[in-house]
Amino acid sequence: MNIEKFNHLVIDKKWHKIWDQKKTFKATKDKNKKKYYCLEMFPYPSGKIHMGHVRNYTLGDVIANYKRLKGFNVLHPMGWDSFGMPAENAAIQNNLHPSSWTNQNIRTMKNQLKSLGFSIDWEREISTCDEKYYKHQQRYFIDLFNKGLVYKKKSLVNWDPIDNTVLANEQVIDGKGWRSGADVVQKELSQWFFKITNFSEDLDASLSELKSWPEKVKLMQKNWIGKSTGCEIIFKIKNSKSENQLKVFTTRPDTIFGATFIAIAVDHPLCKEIVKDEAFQKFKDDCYKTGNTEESLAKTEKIGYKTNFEAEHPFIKDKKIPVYVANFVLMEYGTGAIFGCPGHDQRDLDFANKYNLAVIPVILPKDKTQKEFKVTDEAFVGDGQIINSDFLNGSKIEEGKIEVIRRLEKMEQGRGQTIFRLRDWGISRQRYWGCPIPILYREDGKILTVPDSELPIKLPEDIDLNKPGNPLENHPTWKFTKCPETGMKAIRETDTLDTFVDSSWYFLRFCSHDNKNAGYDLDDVKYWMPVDQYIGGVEHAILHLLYSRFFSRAISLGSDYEIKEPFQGLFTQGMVCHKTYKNKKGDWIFPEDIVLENGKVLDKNSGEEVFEGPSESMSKSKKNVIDPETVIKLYGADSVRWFMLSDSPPERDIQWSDEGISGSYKFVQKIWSISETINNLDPKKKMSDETKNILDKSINKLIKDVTLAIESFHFNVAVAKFYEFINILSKILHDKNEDKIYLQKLFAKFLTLICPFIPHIASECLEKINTGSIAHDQKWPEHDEKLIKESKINIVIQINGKKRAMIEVKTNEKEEKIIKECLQITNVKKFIDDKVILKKIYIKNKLVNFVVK
RNA sequence: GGGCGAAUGGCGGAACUGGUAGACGCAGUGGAUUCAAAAUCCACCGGGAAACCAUAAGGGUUCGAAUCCCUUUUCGCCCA
Repeated sequence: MNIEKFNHLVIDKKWHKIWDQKKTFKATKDKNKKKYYCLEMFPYPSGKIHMGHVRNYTLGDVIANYKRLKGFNVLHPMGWDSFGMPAENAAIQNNLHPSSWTNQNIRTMKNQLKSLGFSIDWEREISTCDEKYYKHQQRYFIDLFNKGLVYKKKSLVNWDPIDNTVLANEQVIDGKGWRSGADVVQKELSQWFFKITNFSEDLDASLSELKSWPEKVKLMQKNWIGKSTGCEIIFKIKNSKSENQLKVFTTRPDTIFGATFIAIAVDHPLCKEIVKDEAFQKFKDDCYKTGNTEESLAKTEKIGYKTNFEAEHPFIKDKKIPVYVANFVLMEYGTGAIFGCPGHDQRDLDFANKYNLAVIPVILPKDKTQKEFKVTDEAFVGDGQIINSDFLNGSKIEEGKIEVIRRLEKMEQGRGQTIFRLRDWGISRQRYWGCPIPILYREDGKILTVPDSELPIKLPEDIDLNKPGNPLENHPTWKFTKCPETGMKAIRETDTLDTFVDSSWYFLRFCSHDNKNAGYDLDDVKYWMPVDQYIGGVEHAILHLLYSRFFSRAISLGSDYEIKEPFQGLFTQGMVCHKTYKNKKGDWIFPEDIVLENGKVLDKNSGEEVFEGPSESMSKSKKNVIDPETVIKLYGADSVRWFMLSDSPPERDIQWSDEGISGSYKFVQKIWSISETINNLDPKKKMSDETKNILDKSINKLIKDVTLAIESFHFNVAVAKFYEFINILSKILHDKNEDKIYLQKLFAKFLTLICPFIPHIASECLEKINTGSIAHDQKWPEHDEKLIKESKINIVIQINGKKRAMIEVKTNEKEEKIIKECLQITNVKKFIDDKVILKKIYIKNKLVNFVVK
């Protein structure tokens, strides 16, 4: 029998057309049906899709398809995060308007995504650079402004003094401007901020409710928000001219009696009194050299500068504490001042040892006596009992904290306080390709929001991006306008919004994509939200997710339906990696330019030898990329999808390899050939009940295993189970067992199960088996536990925990009978022999373990 | 510097709450088919002749540890 190959070039297209015509993936609100909102992070339209996209959307598509087959009303939309800097760069390089460049890319990428057969409702497609989208965003800005969640303040930006322009962090390379090469300086600009810190407490506390988020991501968010509970202590300062008090924040008020120094930040107001001091100036310069990020501080040596100031201990009369300026204290965090307790903080101890400051232990470890406990090089940070601390002696740490705060509050020398590391969100960007901020500066100095009737504030089309500076600022007419109320002259805000704002509510827009009156409709959102499963890269674990959690809260604040947590389930997938290649000169070489000759790796173009490097995440700069479009054309959408799901677990990185993709291709072809074989069987022939039992058991196990694997995101395990089933089925077919009707029914179940993974071939095969049947309209099969049960089972026999033999018995066989049988086995007898059996351990249907001596 | 996580054949990885380690795939070896090759099909595929030994290294808990605990090493991610 000669079976024609599965022709993906024809079949893939055929099904795309059918799905389009039948609107298979259209999502319609239907309150009688249970909804499921499956969303993958929408792409930036950079030109072409890359393997990362393919993996991301394939993972999401498995879930969306699976839930649809399970009977859910699935919303699986797609859109474009289409504002952003690359469009401006491309515009300069190619002399193409950002909007043309962007929309061209969207068209290309949409076609590429469609070629993979994703179950997306394209009718809901949105693009953030579309005024129909950003009009609502401008409204939300105004809404937040009216709610008092927007404000303006001076803030530092990266400034390129040659191009006279503001640079984004990624445009600063080794401290120099990416285009001009000039040394980048920090410049103060007045900019807009969202008061995300108003929500710090809620954003932190609500993390615990996100049951289906990876712990890792929640922890990252928690650390980013950085909640610390403690107290503020006011120290009275001697020898100071202007300031007579110093506010210190601590999370360990219980160690106040161990305080032997105070350290303040170099830019603390108190330092203004000593600026003339030359030694201090030198110290300050040293501090600036090391930088002031948390990371650089952690790495550099802790140094200090002793001032003449002295602080009074709040509880010990006449005790004076020296005040140092230290490089490890940051003005931005807390009050910019700390007290040092060297006994119970490693950093403080290092500092104290360096400057010969006293160490007073105030917490005694449980297993030590006061006499033997000493702190020399290692601070004690564990739990214990408070000592050397007057009224706190004998208390536990937590009791001590409460008591100190109580007394400080009574004395009006402090108060309990919670501080956060989270800063407000700076949203001003001095660029063209972003959402205009709907603000007017009237000539009388008043700042006001644009009235709703004038929205959207559109970007001007005629723009000169080659001129340095902010293009909107430079535009000859755009910013000049009039106050709609008074007719006074006014100037538009020329900053645009951070693109993170665009992506902070797009998941709401999908619910009401065509609503002209509002960004989203309450009724739609009540039905579809929250996103049941959100899938994307871990690189967005902090900012995008945190901003979205904030923005949903902020815009829905005070409405009938507050949206607190937009993403109920979150999954972060790993990256796609590939080997790297370099020639002698160190230039990167594309994998497609590599040939193997006489055991050597050569550059196909130059003939030079090429050296294989480690596998790394695919990136254009290292040229270790594989273009999805090429492999889709060559192997078909299903093979590419299958490869993305095979082998590696979704949360881990996956290695792209030629062998891997051709292996997937072979598997797809094998399904085709099995399907054709079954369809060509003689309908009159029947197979034995024994064979049927094997197949019934296999398919039921497959249903159970695949369902569980999908639910738990172990797609690679599901893939392995499919292989197992196909191996069994193909062996049975190979042995000439024939029963057309039975096998077709069985195989149809298999096709439904595999449809979420490789929908084109599943659809085609199912249609051929059962004319007119659409794979996506099937019901997810349920397994029959009775059919899975084995009648006989292997029991492992261990002696002292080591496997020594194995016997086959009936399932649920009686313990006594098994043990009796065990003792007959030679190898078991050999080990027990002259020894005494101390204990028999029997685990039902699993093992027997004899403990002997 | 701190936080979090990981380590299983030549490779990617399986192993439910501690209970037959290495499922499944890739690579490899042998064979069938073929003039030959590709494709396909069949068999083998951690080490060891075997007893047994093996889940980064060492220790512990347990009748029993890849799985739990401690120490060490290496790698990854985040703070960036």
